[in-house]
Amino acid sequence: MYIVGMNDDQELKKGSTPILILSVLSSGPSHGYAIAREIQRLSAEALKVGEGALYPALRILEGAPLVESTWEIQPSGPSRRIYTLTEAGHAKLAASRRSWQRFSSAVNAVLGDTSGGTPHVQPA
Amino acid sequence: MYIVGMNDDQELKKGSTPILILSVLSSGPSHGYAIAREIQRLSAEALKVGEGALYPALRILEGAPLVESTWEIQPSGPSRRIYTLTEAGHAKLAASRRSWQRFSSAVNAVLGDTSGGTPHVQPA
DNA sequence: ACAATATACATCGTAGTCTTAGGTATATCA
DNA sequence: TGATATACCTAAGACTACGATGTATATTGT
Repeated sequence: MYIVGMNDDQELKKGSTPILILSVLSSGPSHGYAIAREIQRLSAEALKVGEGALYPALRILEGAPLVESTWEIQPSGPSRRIYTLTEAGHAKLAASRRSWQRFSSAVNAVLGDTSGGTPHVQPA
Repeated sequence: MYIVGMNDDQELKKGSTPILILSVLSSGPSHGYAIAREIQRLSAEALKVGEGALYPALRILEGAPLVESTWEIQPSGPSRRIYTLTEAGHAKLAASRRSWQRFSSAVNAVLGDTSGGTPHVQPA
C-alpha cells in the first residue's frame, strides 16, 4: 500500500539488484554470499541485498543467461555455487551502466540538481 | 518473474515516484496531470510517470499528509485537483533528497564510479 | 558436550509498486 | 461527427523486495 512515510532507502533501491550483482561479478567469479557482502562493503553498508532477493535474482540471471554457475565442494565449510559473467552478461552490464547514468541524471534534473549525475568532463 | 533482459530504465525507476512528485510541488501548487508532464519535461523525456502510478501515489501522499488538495472547477475544460505541499511534505522532500544522494552514491560506488554521485564542490 | 556464531545455500508468504488497459467527462478543431 | 487534448480515477496482473524459515558445515567459546 505504498508507505511513503517509510525510510525511502528501501523504496529507492528497487530494481537495482541485477546491475549490482553483475558489477561485482565483473571483477571476477564469486558466490552468492560473497557477492552480497561485497555489495555491502563497496557501498559502505548503504546497500544490503537480502538473501530473499539475492538467490532468486541469481537464478533469473543464470536463465538469461547473463551468468553461469558451477557447484564447488569446499575442503572446509559448506559448498558454494560459483557464478561467472557470460559474454552476454558483460554486454548487459555495459548497457545497464548507461541506463543507470541516464536514470540518475534524469532524477537529479527533476530534483533541481544541475550537476547531472556522473560527469565525464570536469568543468573548469 | 523479474525479466532481467528488459530495458532497465523501467526497472530502475521503481520507488522514485513520490520524491519526483514532491520535488515538482516544491516549486508551487499544481495538479496531477501537470505534475506528470513537468516530470517528463524536466527529465528531457527520460522519466514518465503513468497515470496508474501517479494518482494512487498522490492519494497516499495526501493521506500522509505530505500534500493537501482542493477541487477546482475551471471556467473552461475539466476540473482539476490542485495539490500543495504541507510543512511535513517540505521536510519529507528534504529527507528524501538526502536518501537519494546516499543511494545514488552507493550505487555508483558499487559500479566502480569514484566521482560519488552529486558533487557539491567541483574539483580543480 | 553444548551452545552460539559465521558461512552458504534455498524457498515461501506477504506486501508494496508499476504497467497496461479501461472508464468518465469537458472542450477544441477539422 | 469524430479525433485530439485535457483531466480525473480504478482494476487486474506482473514484478520485486523483505522477512522468516529451513538445511547443513565448521569454528569458537564455556
